[in-house]
Amino acid sequence: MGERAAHEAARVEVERRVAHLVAVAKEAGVKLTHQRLEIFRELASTEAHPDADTIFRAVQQRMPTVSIDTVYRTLWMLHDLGLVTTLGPSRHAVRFDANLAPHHHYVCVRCGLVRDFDSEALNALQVPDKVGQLGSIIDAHVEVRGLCAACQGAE
Amino acid sequence: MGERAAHEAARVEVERRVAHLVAVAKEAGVKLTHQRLEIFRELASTEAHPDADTIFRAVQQRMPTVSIDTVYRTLWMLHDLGLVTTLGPSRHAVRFDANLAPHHHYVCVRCGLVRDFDSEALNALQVPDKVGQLGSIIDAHVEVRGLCAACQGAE
DNA sequence: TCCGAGTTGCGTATCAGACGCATCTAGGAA
DNA sequence: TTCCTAGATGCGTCTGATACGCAACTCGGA
Repeated sequence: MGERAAHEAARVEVERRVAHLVAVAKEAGVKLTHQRLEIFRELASTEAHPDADTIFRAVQQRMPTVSIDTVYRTLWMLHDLGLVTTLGPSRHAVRFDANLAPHHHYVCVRCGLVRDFDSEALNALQVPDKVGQLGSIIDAHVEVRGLCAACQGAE
Repeated sequence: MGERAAHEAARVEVERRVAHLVAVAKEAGVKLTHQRLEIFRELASTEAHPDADTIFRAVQQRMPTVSIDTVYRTLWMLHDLGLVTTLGPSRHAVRFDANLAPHHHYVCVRCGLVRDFDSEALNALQVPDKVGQLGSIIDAHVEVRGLCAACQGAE
């Protein structure tokens, strides 16, 4: 896939996600404000799993009056609607993810960069039965940790 | 393995980890204060991946004068010495782990509970080659997300 | 036993995230 | 198209987690 085609595919995917948001929001009876659209579009356009503050700064470029509050509230609303997921076990300093398809993560232990990767083989991995005793299972994914190329260069 | 035998095995494992700390600390030339020993022992005795504040409260029971500061400083020092690892991509609200052996995590999406589980099969999983382009690979583990038994009961 | 580099705990600063409330607006009703 | 109100926004403020400077303290080698 060429540079141009990849870019086009990404654009189409963003629009698909936005359309899904529009449908789900209508269904749930929540209003589609400009702020919400911009916040979701920002998140849906990246694979970098930004935190709330990063999204805030990006949206602020196009919409100088947004407040960080609205970003937080919108992200958790999107989460409650099932439109985004979160990374990490904590509710503090959470990172968000608008990619609902099965996928896996590469995490840089130094700078915190996170990138998605796909793998049919890993999607099919079998969780041991005993894990079911701990609670229900929503999903399972692989987390690969390492030092990203940029941090290796900075060593 | 019986209740009693399991308890004994856990105690031996904690002592093994403490002995490792003593050796590494001497090698690195850092002092082994009572605070550091208690903090490490607390972390080495649990599989619950506590955050700094949880460790602080536990250590405080036995040592009322410890400060939360010392807990933070000690945890990151242990991390720098390679004696503990962290969960999650962020440096904020991090959770710590003194189990250096390969293992996997079950994470409750509601309450943040984390439990370890082992699996020979999952330890052996193959990461796709393309991931190597993102950076070096330190380790890979599976993260299973779900609703833990306690939270299911509270629904 | 003594001494100094390293460590601790306190006070305080900073930053992420959340909440109350007055103001504003999306979007259905007329 | 205009009107109206439930729901959303943004500001000021609060809380809670984490970090830092510094004076007092302590580990561990001489």
